[in-house]
Amino acid sequence: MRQDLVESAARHFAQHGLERANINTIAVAAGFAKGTVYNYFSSKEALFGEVLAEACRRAVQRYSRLEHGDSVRDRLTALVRADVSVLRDEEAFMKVLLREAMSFRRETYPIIVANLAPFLGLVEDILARGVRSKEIRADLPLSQRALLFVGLLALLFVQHWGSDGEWPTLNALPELVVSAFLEGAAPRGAPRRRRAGRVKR
Amino acid sequence: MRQDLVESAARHFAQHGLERANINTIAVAAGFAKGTVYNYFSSKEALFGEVLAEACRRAVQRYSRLEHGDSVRDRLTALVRADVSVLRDEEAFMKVLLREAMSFRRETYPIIVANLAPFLGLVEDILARGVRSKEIRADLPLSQRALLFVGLLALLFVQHWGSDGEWPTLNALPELVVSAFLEGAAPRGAPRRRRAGRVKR
Amino acid sequence: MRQDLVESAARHFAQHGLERANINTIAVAAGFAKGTVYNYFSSKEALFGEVLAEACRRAVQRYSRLEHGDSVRDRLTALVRADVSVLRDEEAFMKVLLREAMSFRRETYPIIVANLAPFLGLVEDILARGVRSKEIRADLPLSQRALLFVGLLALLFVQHWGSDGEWPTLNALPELVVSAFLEGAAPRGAPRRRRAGRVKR
Amino acid sequence: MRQDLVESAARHFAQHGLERANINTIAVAAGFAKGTVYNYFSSKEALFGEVLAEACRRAVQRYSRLEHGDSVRDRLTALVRADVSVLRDEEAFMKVLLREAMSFRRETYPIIVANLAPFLGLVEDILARGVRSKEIRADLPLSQRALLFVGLLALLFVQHWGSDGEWPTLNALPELVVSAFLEGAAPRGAPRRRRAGRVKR
DNA sequence: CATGAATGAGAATTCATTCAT
DNA sequence: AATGAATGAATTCTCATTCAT
Repeated sequence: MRQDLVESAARHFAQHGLERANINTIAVAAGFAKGTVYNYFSSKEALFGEVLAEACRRAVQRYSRLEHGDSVRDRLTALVRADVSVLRDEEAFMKVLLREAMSFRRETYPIIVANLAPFLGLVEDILARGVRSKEIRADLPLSQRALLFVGLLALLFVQHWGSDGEWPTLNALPELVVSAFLEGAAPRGAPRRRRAGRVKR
Repeated sequence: MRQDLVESAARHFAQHGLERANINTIAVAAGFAKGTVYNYFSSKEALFGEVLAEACRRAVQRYSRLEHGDSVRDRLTALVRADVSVLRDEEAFMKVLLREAMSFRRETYPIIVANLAPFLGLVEDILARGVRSKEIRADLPLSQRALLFVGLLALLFVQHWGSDGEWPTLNALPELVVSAFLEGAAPRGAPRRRRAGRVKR
Repeated sequence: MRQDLVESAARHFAQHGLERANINTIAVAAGFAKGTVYNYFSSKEALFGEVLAEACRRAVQRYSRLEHGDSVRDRLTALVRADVSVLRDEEAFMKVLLREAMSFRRETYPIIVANLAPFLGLVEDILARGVRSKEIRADLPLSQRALLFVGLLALLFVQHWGSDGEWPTLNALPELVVSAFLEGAAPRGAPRRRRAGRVKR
Repeated sequence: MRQDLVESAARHFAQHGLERANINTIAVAAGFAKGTVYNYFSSKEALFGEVLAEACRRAVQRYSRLEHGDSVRDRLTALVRADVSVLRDEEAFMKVLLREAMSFRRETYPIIVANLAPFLGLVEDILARGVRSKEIRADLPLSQRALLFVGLLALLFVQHWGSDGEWPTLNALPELVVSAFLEGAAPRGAPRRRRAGRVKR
């Protein structure tokens, strides 16, 4: 029951967002009447929070089953693959989560940060190992590098939806994210120019 | 008058988003009564569209004044610096623009794409030059590379706001974006692992 | 509930017409809050349509119980008496119906025509019988004669209201309508002038 | 100027009615700006009243030019023909007038009655002459007979508009009205049944 | 537990009217 | 006289939330 409502809400929120969402529709789609929602959740916002929390839970849970490869590249790729698989199974939840994460609302941002902390921690661990094995540069705090990685991942998910799956495809996504994150756009071995530094207004 | 309304609307939309925004508040903040808004804009959505269009206009316009450096790195950095300067001056407009761009709503996505096309084109041009000068790898279509760059930029702006300006700071942003985009996280000269390739389905 | 709202709406529409009517007033008069109206009717216009339909229903239904006399005059008189009795019981509904019928608005005219078709059919039947028994002249299509009769009836109802019941009184109405319709103003046996006929164009 | 506004208002009111009418549209159609209307009329209702008064004036004025025939039938027919010709020339004004007359609103009914009194008086005069010449029965006060005539006329105008000019046509209208008014539906010389008088319920 | 009728705060929108220019 | 920008009262409609059954 409760679970059905959360699932239904996720689908609906993914499609319409928090403001436009309609409690009655969510309830009916779950096979209940409007009033029933309020037996389980104190308000629309509370229900949304629940969906968000569940989304985080499902996202994080998948990573515990991760088989570890050797290199940082392998680990990160595995991580994204896991993420993509969550995405396939829980598209509604993930859409809600990403949209909300990207909007940085005061009401929900802390929830998201708190819930995604384990995931970010996982990325940080991998990167830390990478620093030790010289696979990752140490010129940026790991927490920031991790944010960059997760942000890039989120960005490409959003772009995937925004382009109706045209680019990037889910299959190409893991390689793409990891490559963009690790190697960037410059060719290997290209000379690194130091900036001149004259910052003009 | 009209301009005052658009400015006020930008500030308000930046804070509350389209749905939560209140026409009366916008009008009063601009020193008018709510009815006046409808002398200039046919609806709340139309006003939002106007704000969006204006945001795009202001963003793009700043790049035309850009003095070009030599290398791709210099050019991209200059671009981001220009962007940051727009951001400082037009924070409200840019927030509206970025939030909306990141939410990929059917109603406004085409507007944004159309209006940002010149900017994306600019990035593509710079990257194309980079490919010729071997500063940029050619393993991805330029339009996609350009999207990656712009997305990364947007991502860091959003993160800047989301962290209340803590990280990244606007000053650090240009170097950060360009570095992350060009070089990624791996050290120069690191060996590139080929993927195993059996990604199925 | 629904019925109470329709009754209240009828009274209100009868007094103020569709445009001037106020949903809140209707709801409160029925003992509800304005929101409740929208649980039953999708809009003010829909509610008006419902009142109209109900008015037609009540008007037509009364005629089915009619005992038939012999002559056309008796039948028509019985018909009008039935009509008058509906009018007494359902004054509000009938006012709405008649006012709307007389204003011929594109939005509601078809509804009215459709709903009153049975009544007009009834009149046509009586007239057809009258033509066979030589009580009715055949110089006009029956559908048009029927319209004349119904129109005359409506006209006198409206005049009744317009004069605050002064003339015609409801008691006098049946005789008056039937007499005006059947015999007109000229004395029996008056010579009928043929028209000159050169009405051109 | 003032006259242009009244004409424009007539056209607009005829199409949309008092409530739905829009002052701005009326003004612009007359070649003025919104505000100008208020230099001439104190309110929308006042403008409507002016249109109504003008309609009455135009309707009545035409009858003064009437050439008189001999019989009541001829006179009435001439009257209706005059009316039809007003109608052709001043359709907008007449529509406003009739619609309003048929709705019996407290605000405007007295105006209409007062303004149409001369016309009704004219009809009464003709009928009085008819009573003397035995062309008209005397079983009804002349004022009421006159109302019946005018009502019938109005009714058929409305039906003309309501049926999009299909029936009755304006050409057929004079004969039709006069015939229906004078002779009714029964054949000449038909026996007149006395009513039994048992008015039931 | 589930229901769904009732609620009423809240928001967008309209437009007659005013009035400074 | 003419204008049209500004106004704000008024109205419709939405929908989260309550609560008696």
